[in-house]
Amino acid sequence: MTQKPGIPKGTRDFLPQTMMRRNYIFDTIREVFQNYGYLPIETPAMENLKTLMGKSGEEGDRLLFKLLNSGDFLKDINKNDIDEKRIGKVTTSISEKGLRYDLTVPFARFVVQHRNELTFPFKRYQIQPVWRADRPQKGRYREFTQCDVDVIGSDSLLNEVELIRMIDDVFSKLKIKVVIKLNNRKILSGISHYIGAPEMLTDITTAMDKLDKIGIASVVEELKNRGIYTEMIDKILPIIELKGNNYSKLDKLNKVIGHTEDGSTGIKEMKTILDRLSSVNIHSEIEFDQALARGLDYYTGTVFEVKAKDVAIGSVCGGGRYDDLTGVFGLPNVSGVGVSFGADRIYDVMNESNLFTGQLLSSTQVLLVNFGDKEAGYSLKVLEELQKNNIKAELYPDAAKMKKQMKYADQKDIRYVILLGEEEMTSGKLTLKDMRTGEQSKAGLPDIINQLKD
RNA sequence: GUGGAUGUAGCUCAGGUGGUUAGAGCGCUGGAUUGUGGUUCCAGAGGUCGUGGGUUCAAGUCCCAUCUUCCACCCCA
Repeated sequence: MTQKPGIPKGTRDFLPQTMMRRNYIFDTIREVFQNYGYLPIETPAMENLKTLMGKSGEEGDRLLFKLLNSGDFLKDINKNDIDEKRIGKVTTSISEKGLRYDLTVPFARFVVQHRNELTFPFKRYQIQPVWRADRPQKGRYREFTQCDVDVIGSDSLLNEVELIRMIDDVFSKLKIKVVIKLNNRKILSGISHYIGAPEMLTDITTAMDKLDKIGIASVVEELKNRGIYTEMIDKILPIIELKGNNYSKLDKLNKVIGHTEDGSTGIKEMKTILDRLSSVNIHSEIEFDQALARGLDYYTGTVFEVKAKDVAIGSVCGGGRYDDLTGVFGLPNVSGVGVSFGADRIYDVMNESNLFTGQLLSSTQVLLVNFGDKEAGYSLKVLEELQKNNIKAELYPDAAKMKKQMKYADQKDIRYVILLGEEEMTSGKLTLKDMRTGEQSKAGLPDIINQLKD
């Protein structure tokens, strides 16, 4: 009885060609991170559920993958809890570990746990997979890789500016056109105070955020459904419909919510960031968007969201400032800010926009054809010499038909083939064939090495 | 988590109203060309029709369930 091969919903295998391209993305991002002085760390795929729960909002908790305890996991279970279907209680007694949902929460845990070994402000980057029990769609996977950069232990807005410059750098290098959207949670808080319903902050922002998608009438409808009074909605509407460039939007907004404490500091912070950005060279479009909310509960200041302009796929990068994520782990008053690049979506965008170019295909430069036992022995020495000179080379392992070996080189997109048969062994001159032009010539090994090095 | 579509060869897809041995293109294997790929010609292999039930003399086709992928919502990278 054989079984059909398969993998869990929302997960994927990556074939060599895809990996070459993914690695190109990772290399580009890593290079930028290091260029700005960030250092790598890694944390385990699984964390204690206590660490993960309650950090990213209710939605986040629902999307957590939980791991069944090892051994007799039914040991501590309460029968009544099962009978009465208290899912939460049963879950906590049979599962104490889960797969991480993002890299920010594990990072906060990491910082507190290693605070005495770190130098602050601590700048780190982390490129690892995360897991979410979401329903998969295009650009939405259950296992995907995030590339996080964060700086923790500094509340300077220069960090925000630096992150925006890095975002701009990464997407410029990858040739993806993006718009970088910015907002500040304090502005949103100011708005909710201004209309007199601070506790409705989340409801207001999620409704506002939909303006582009569903239009103004539906937003009003949604606000009503969420229990916001008509007179409040009348106050919000002008804010939602604010138009103009970044500064004029902020000025108009300041007239309305500038008297609130949060609103005023939020607007000041936003202006400072825009001022600083104007003195550096940024290629991407920067847009202050008063409706940008972002669901992650721990954000308290600036929030970022980056969208690809040519492909509709959700955000390719997002993040924000969190003032007290380390507090729950026992290290209060440490502010951090960071963003996360979604490698998988970046791949999808590049793929759809045909931004991957040929040189990413093959790694091997030259293939040695295997003519048989005697010749393979000689070829092995040639192979060693080529590799010693940093020429990526491989010897075909079997003395298969030459046609088959040539075809192998062709399909792996290997540029050169060396023919080394009896004739070449006696003369010491190897036959080098250029698969692209079809031309072939005879030369000694040192000459060939020189030619391949260029 | 809610609603809606989808699934036939490795890939992309044909297969009116149920009816014999389920097809094509590409790919794959072999040969024409015993030391030459990519082009051409010839031949061949490969499918429990996603899976499990049911209706029927008969199911790729109808019904139910389930899984996958995709779309919208939700949320987000």
